[in-house]
Amino acid sequence: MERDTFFDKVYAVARKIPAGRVTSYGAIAQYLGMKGSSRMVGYAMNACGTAYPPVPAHRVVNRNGMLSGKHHFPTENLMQQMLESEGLCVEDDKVADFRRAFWDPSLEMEALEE
DNA sequence: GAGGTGACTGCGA
DNA sequence: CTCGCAGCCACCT
Repeated sequence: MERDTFFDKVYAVARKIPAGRVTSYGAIAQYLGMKGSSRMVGYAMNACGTAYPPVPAHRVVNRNGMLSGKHHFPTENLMQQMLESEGLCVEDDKVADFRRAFWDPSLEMEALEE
């Protein structure tokens, strides 16, 4: 159910992440104006299973591009599997070319024009 | 009403 | 260079 909670805001942004791209918790937090509270983004992702439609949490990684949340998936290899399915390269539990595949919400949102 | 938690980040040594 | 600590704020019990 859509609540006006911070969670849904994170979900909204996470769902906007295009396939083959990844973003960081801090990027979403910053987009929401909570750069200092990147934890909340991760915390929101923790409840992604309670949100509907489901959120592509596998596209959200930490600042280093490491699959920090892979441990929270049904299966640890699932997150990597998903990213690879998106056309990304994952090595050592982190996104290769993360810098290239990085997707900044505040940046792309601006490109989408308001 | 109050306390605890948490899938992060940045800075200091 | 790597390791450790403190801050942050909303949701849940």
